[in-house]
Amino acid sequence: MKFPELDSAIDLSEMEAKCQKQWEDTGIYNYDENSEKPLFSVDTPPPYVSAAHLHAGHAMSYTQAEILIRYKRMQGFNIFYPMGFDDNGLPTERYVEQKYKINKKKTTRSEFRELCIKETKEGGKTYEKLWRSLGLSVDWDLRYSTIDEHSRKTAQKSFIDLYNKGLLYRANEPVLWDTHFETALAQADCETIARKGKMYDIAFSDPDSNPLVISTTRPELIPGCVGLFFNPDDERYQHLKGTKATVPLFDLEVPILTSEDVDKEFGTGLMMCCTFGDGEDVKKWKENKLETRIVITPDGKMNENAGRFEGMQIVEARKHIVTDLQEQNFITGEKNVDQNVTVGERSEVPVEFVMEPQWFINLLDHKEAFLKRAQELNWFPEHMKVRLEHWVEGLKYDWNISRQRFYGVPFPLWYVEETGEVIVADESDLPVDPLENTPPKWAQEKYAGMTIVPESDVMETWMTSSVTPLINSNWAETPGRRGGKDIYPMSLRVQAFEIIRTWLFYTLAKSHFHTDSLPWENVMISGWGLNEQGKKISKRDLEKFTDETGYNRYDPDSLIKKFGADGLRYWAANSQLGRDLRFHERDVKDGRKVVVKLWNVARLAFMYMDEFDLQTETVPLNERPVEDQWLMAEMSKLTKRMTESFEKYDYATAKEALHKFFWISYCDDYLELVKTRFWENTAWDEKDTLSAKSTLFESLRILIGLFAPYLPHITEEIYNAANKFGEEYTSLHVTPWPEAQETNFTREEDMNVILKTLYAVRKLRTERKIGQGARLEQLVMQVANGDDLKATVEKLDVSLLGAARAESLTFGDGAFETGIDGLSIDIIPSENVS
RNA sequence: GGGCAAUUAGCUCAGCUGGUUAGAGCACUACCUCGACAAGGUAGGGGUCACAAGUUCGAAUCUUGUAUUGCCCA
Repeated sequence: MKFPELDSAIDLSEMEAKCQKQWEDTGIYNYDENSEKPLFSVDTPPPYVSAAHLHAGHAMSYTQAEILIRYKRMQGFNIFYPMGFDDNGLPTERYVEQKYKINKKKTTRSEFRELCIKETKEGGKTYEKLWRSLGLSVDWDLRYSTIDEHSRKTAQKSFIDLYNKGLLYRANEPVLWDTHFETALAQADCETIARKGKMYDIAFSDPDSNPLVISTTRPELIPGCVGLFFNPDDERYQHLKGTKATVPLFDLEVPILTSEDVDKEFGTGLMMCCTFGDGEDVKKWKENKLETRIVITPDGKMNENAGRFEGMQIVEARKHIVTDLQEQNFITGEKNVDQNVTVGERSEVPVEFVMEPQWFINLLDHKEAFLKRAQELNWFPEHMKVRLEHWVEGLKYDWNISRQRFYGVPFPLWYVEETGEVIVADESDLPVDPLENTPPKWAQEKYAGMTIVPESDVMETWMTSSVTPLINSNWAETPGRRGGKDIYPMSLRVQAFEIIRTWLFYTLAKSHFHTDSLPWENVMISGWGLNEQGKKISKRDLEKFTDETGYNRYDPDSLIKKFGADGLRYWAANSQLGRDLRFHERDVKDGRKVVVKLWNVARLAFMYMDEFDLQTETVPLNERPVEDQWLMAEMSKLTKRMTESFEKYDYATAKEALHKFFWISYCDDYLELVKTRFWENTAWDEKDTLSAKSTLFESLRILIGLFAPYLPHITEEIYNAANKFGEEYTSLHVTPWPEAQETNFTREEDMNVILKTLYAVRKLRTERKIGQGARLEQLVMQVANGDDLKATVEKLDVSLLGAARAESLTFGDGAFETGIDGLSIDIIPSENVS
């Protein structure tokens, strides 16, 4: 086999593009339905495509998962690796509204939806291009988008299945509401933020006109007050039980009741209940069947129940009400407080409660089952499990899936106006849009003459995202899709930790309901990419730091152009599973350094191997010099360690071990030691040279195999340049993962003498300003400790001469300690060098 | 206020089933263009492992407490 001479300069962009084209042309990443291999299927996050917002943090987490997938592919698994795009829901709508300066109230639903679809198609292209250039081994044939026909069908089938199983209900209940986007929210769509607020003490009055002071941060809700509460154990207020209080300014009479939930220590121990200030109000309202006096409209204004404050924005009304209360001396105190406010995740506006008929999925009755599912799932890292457990334990509301938006998957529903009956679409008709499609025939016949009204709300986006494993496994049985029931439950879910309460939880719940199983066997949770200040890299970083040439250090495209995809991937593997990683551009540079080094290692190896006949010239391992046997033993140990780490999804520890071996043991030690075997006039003989060729051949082949998951491009390039090492595979990436050989290497002591001598010689060279490459006249060894060591040195003389690059080895006085007990050395340079 | 995680060199991170002198890269210093590699090599300086107590022959590692940071939930 003839090895070519490699160029010292390598154009990484060109090389990477070439590899990507090769992978595409040969289809090595395609899922094979007819394969006999065991299956490994992956459910990765479909990113929002509503705006190009992918940054180094995304590149990091997707790469971490993909490194693992490459490992699994080499382990002989038939890989099912689709890519989805989420082009559904609020972010898209908001983006389109802003981009086209559209008021959704002044456009039609279908026009608006067209724009959304147009934008998401554009975004999808950009993303696909990026993922390809990063070298993600996705089967692009399996792509899906959350608004495509198959996904809509799956989401609607999910709805119908839940409906048929009695897990859905429609209720006119107070729901979490975003007054900015004018839509209902689920608990998971909310966030709490800390802010400074004012707490007011406001005097109500009891039947005898004595003041009853309550404390509240929301005086504007007073017109919506429907009751006062005190703790049943509170001695101070026992006499008020069952009487009525008068609300200031509005002269309303409200009942005074008790509740265990009232904290006696808080304020005066009296609390008002309004419809609705928060979840607690909702609870008391329900339990005590209180009146309903809504004061806030869906767009965040006061309504007619607020009297002269009608039409004011909430914050404005608060000011005016406070002023009025003050003027009439109803305010007995006020203080600044730190408050935690629940806001819409996207609007950042405090959530209100609004009563509209909405569809709910019953979650609260299934908490125990969800917790059990959480236990059944294998978590990597393990400690992420408690995040889900705590979320499930803290659930307060059923899952409201109705959204009053334009763009999303429609409910497959119509209502009979006269009777209130619900008409559910036939499964065979899915996907349907009730605004455009007619109800099933049977319904038209049954309700002939009555008014049939379509449901105009859409389902919230998680309703679709939560069935990605079912989309992938074609649960809805869409004809022509690849991937079927056999890939379900999927092998692995990959995602970041902040969507455990949403994507992970909802998917778990859906699979529990639909298939009475887990959606996947394992879940791998990644951390965030942080900017230099330690904050999550944001869209703002992406916008703010772009220079005049269009370069932005957080932008994956920019980074790939500057450092190569392999360089960026190598950086991504820096962070341990589940941990955040602080981004510094200079660290990405490190990745490129490894790529270049690997290339140069190949150059060196090719040069020395030159012509090598694998069949006739390979020297059996046990007949090779100790260095070669040591190297192969070390490689086996490394392979074993890496395999063990990968089996725990620990790509980072595997990389650490590989990196250390490569740089120190392989390059600094072995390659330096082996060089002299290819030089003229050394003590090595021809068999030693063939041993070196054999070892270079075997070790380089293993090395690029071990690097392949991290650096798919450069390793493929070397594999191809080496004529695939005589193998018959289409690509390095479909070759088997290197297998750790059982070695019986016992000459660690001998090898230690060689290495310690090498290190000592280097130090002496530096100390005496002798170039590391310069030939030495003599290597002088002083053995102070017995005959055994001397015998070892004599036995290893050829190796030691090679290590020192010296002409001869003598025993004499050497003052420089090697670190081996009793062995010290000196070096004598050639005359023409010193 | 509760939960989870983190705190190791100037910076980014390893090491954590307790065991030589705590490692790597970047940055810094000196030397080297030598027959893979200057997008480099060799050598070197730099650490009270957040703090305190405890367990132990021995603690970065185990226990408890404190402080700080991040995330989640009240």
